[in-house]
Amino acid sequence: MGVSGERPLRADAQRNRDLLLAAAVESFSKCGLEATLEGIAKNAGVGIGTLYRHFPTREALVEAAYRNELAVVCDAAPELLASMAPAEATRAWMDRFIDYMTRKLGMADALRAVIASGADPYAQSVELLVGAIRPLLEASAAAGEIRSDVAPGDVLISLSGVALAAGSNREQAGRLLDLLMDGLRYRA
Amino acid sequence: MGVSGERPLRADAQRNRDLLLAAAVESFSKCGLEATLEGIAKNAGVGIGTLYRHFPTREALVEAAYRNELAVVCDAAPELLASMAPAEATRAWMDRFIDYMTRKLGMADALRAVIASGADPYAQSVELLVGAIRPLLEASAAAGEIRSDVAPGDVLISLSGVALAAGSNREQAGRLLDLLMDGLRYRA
DNA sequence: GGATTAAACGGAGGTTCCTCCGGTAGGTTT
DNA sequence: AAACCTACCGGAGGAACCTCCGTTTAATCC
Repeated sequence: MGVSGERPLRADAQRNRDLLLAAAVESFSKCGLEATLEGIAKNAGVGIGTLYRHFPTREALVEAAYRNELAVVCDAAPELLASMAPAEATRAWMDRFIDYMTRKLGMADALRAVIASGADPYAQSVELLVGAIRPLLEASAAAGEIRSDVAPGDVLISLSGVALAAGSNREQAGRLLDLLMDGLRYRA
Repeated sequence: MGVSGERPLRADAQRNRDLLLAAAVESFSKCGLEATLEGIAKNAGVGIGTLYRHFPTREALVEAAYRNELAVVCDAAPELLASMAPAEATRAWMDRFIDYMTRKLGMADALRAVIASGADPYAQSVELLVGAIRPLLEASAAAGEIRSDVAPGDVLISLSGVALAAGSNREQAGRLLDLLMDGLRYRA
């Protein structure tokens, strides 16, 4: 997952960055989100200062660590669209997203921070997600199943709100998603 | 603001509790939510251990500190209901709630924790809020303006989700509230 | 290939968090 | 009113956070 933007990182910086991400994924999946940053740095064999230089906040690290898996969720959108009615696909994708968010505890918190600070350079995930949501909404609107005046970004925020507010109560999250879909259907 | 439940606190415990709340309100409104707990304890003239015994988490302290103001928001519900159409009153109350949550930054975080852990003994605020929301929903449903199958608790969770997800972006929060109301109106 | 420079490294240290337990002071009973 | 006992108090201490800056090292230029 090399860096592509700007100027290439210095060799040692790139190496340490990769080591840190590997250690972070390892630690997060073993200890949950409360893995200590100092432990991650030690596992990666670098100093704590190096960790903070690459990932200024805990959220930035979590976001980067899970970006791969997030991409998987996003990739599911076109597949769902191809296999069922647009609004149905949209609802199904929301379920996947929430499942993902609740499984990766801590990701919800990370996303909130990331999404909240709009122009955050670390928020590549946001573009990824909006890119997945937009086609779902457009197809549903084109089919006349939902309205067309709701921005993908607002839907994303709503989804993160559902994930944050419902926590691990999956049933409640389901009801909130139904409510959200009904809001989208209103005056279609 | 004395304690009413269970067994009366011992005199010194009650005194310290009140001192802590006063110091907390003072600190939160001066320094924002990141006031240090140790500072609050010092201002109250008690040890940090005493603070943690009364309020095991930062959220519990924030929740207790703002419970009064929260009650004001809840009290507005009947007034709104008396002065406009039920659904309109509901929407207006949501605005007030969000205003409150965004003004008291940190309260949103607290509420999430409080709401999430349903049977939390510190969550008197939840009952307060549900008690404010239920009449709004019932009146709106009776008037045929919204559906009648949505639980007040789910609406409360949704509201906290909006507050959490939208952060200080008040315009976005407004759009999300509109979306929520439309979900409630769907198939009224 | 050696000198130069800008970038990255690493960890010491100051801060806050939260727990734990010996000491203490209300409340109660006789 | 004296003794008892339970609940409360307080702060020391260990863990984690995050910053700051002297040192090291990769890249570049002669």
